[in-house]
Amino acid sequence: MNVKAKIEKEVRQILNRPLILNRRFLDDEQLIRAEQVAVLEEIFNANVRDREIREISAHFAPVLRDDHPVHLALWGKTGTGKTLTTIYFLNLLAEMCRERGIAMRHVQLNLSTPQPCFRALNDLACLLNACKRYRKGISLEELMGRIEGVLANYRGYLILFVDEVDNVRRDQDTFLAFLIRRLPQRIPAKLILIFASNRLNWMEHLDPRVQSFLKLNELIFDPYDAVDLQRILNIRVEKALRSDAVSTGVIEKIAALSSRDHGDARKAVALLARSASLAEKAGSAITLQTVDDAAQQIEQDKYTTMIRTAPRQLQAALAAAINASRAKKGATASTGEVYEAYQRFCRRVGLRSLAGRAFGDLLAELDMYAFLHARVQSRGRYGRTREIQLDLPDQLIAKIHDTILLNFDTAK
DNA sequence: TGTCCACAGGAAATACGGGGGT
DNA sequence: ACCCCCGTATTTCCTGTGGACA
Repeated sequence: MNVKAKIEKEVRQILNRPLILNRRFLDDEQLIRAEQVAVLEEIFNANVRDREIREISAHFAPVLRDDHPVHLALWGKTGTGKTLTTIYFLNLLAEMCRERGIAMRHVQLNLSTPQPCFRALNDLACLLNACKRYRKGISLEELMGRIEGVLANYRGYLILFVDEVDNVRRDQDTFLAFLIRRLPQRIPAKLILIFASNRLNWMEHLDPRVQSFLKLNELIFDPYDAVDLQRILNIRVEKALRSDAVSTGVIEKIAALSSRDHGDARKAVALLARSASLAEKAGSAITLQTVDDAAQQIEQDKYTTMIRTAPRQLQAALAAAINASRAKKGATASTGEVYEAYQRFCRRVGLRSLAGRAFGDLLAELDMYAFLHARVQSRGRYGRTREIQLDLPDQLIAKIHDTILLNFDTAK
């Protein structure tokens, strides 16, 4: 049988027993906003994030009475639903305001990646249709002016949701001082700011003058517990998978694993997705064993993706450690040996090798990320050195090694 | 008991690179 | 286009160290 026929057969087999009916519901990135909201609605209906929703509602209730609530800060780790809950609520609030004829606008400024004050302000200006996107050539002052300009005649509520505030680098104070002190004084709108952050102490190193000016309520999003996660997962299973795809106890297991490790809903759904695709490949339902396998795969993927995106020197150091450790057949290698392996590796792939001192720091870093163990050991007359030992499954080490080599090959 | 190995790891010097101002 | 400044990466230099060995 030739390759093409094999592939066709394989594909047909998978199509014949689709376990995953709607893959998109296993990956939030692929859902359009309306679908996200629909999923969310079901989650909230299942009483998940009930306390948070109630508190946000209480905070914003004055809007409907034409009062002016203070600002709001949301704390919580990633995947605890800060963003989605807020967006969902704001949409709802907008609707209620429309029904009552209250002027209300809301804008979400998403700072998902670290960026300077300029970019953040520029993004905000774009969202408000104040100007186009600039790379530079326009002063911060000018940008602020434009923003104030478009808002000059708007007298209703303006709710500004700044997601992941701590991503504003460098002159964070300038950015916040503008939002907190200057903007409210210069525009007639009733400005309400919502800050979301995953660092509890975010505000502590902030210009005290801005801090003292900032009056706000705080709301903490706790990590999801196992019960919440079960509800969330069940909704996904219903939407994405064939009804008999999941054996008993699987959802409970995924929820238990996830709540124990992180309480992050997105990661829990990712584990479900991985389990589903494994099961589909095997042509069976998702079993407890499948979940274990999927969890292990995800765990291993963490290592390979981390090393793939790591600086090249770090990759070279790890490759050297692997080579040296293989040469020693299981016994621990010393710093000097690994350093020699490292220099050989660098010569082979044409990378400038670092001095010994810097290389030592690389090893320390690899140790921190748990790619290897390096403990300082004195061998008496034979000096002091770190004993370097790889403590990952052989198969994973091989995978990491391949990844690094591939990285160096394709780079040229 | 003293010596000395083979590094660890701190401090200071220096190179690099990007951004901002003129 | 040019320079300056500053934060970061890397190098250079240095002192310290536990224990095997004589």
